[in-house]
Amino acid sequence: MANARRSGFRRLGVDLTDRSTIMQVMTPSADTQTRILESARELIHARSYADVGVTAICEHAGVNKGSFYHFFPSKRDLTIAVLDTYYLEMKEQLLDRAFSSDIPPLQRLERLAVLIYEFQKEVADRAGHILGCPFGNLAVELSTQDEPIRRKVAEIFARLRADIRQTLEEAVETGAVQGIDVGATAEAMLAYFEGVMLMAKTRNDPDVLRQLLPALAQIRIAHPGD
Amino acid sequence: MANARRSGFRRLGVDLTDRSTIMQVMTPSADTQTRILESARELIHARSYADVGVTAICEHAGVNKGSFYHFFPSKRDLTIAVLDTYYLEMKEQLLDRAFSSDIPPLQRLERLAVLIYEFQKEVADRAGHILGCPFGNLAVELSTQDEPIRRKVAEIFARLRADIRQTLEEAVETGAVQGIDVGATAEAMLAYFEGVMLMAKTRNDPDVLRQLLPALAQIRIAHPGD
DNA sequence: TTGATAGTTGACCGGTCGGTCAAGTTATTG
DNA sequence: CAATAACTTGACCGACCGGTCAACTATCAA
Repeated sequence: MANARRSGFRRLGVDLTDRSTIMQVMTPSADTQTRILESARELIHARSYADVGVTAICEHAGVNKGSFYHFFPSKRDLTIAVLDTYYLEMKEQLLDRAFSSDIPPLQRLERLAVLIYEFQKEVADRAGHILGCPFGNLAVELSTQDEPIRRKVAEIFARLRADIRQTLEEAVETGAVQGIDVGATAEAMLAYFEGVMLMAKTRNDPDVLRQLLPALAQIRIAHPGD
Repeated sequence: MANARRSGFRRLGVDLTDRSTIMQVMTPSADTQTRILESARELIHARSYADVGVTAICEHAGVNKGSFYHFFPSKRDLTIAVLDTYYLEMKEQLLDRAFSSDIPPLQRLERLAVLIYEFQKEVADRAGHILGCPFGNLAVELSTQDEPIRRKVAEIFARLRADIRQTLEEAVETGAVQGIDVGATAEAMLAYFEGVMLMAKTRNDPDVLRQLLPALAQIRIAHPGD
């Protein structure tokens, strides 16, 4: 997104002369931009890329179509920006919480499983449907059609894999596991996670997550030299 | 598909009076119907449900739009029929081959992994892209939008799970594994399979399959009483 | 041969798609 | 204050969407 724009204030229905309520980050335009982003985030996750038109995104954001194309050159570019916001949220809400060093590495993976379950359950209660993983959803729908979006998801998957891998490396250091290919195991765990989300979405049943997600921490791929 | 139609012959550029070339199954209309089905199968797997229009399916099948709606009440119904043909092909080409009893149960799962790799690799070479699992693709794209299609995929997944489960039960009987929840383990294996396909599609790299699929046979979910 | 049925044809429908644009308003800068 | 840049507005574009339809042809049984 490269948020080069700054300066300016943002009204939130409060007295602008009260300096304490000033939020420096968002200009009025960034506000519109943000509303478009959040609208798209919500709608695309709940439905699909193809099913959500630019018009619908604008209506839901309370913005005119012209404004949309003032901030985003295309629906594709918007989607790539949306993917970044998805990752940011996942990082803050799930990864950082699960992977803090207060418990042993493998237990952190189990905690991640619990957090994901709770998160998906909550979203499902709101949306009336299990929505699955926003990355996996877009990857499946668009990988064969839109190369930049495919690459973006692949990039995010690589980051997630790196996070899991680091946790696995700690597990190896502490002796909790041995003889595993940490890279391949991290990838396998990510794949398993995506598959479980897919199954839960298809069955539209959060219990699938409760039943299957804990096994995430038990997946192992042996070191090539074995 | 409930092929209630019969009778009539089919010309293949051969003399109709030659009784030996008669194919009783396909009427001229069933031929059109089949062409539509195969066209849709190909295009939807290679692209996506939303990206492939009825017009494109008809053009690729060499059929007029009116004929399409003579045989299928809607694009959705066509897709549900397509899902059945996908399953049939998977059953014949992969499941039946992998699960024959000439080798121990767990080895059959490993053989399935190899067959899937080879199949996907071949499709990818033709299409220029890893296309992933046709069931997973449609489930992810449409589960929140189209309930009948979601149910159809869920039904097929249930069949696949039952096939895997049966193999696992044999493995339990022969003592190759013990203390596992066969139902949950079968579901987990299916989920892992779907996840691996998703990753391979996203990375557009068949090596992902070679690296991750073999671990399918090692997934275990412990029996609830443990 | 006749009447019915099955299948085919392609023009046509209203609606939506992603995207454009010229004109207008608002905010910022010097 | 004037000039300029940032942003907003909504009408508009051609293309395509899933689906309909009335007219036509081929096939079939009696």
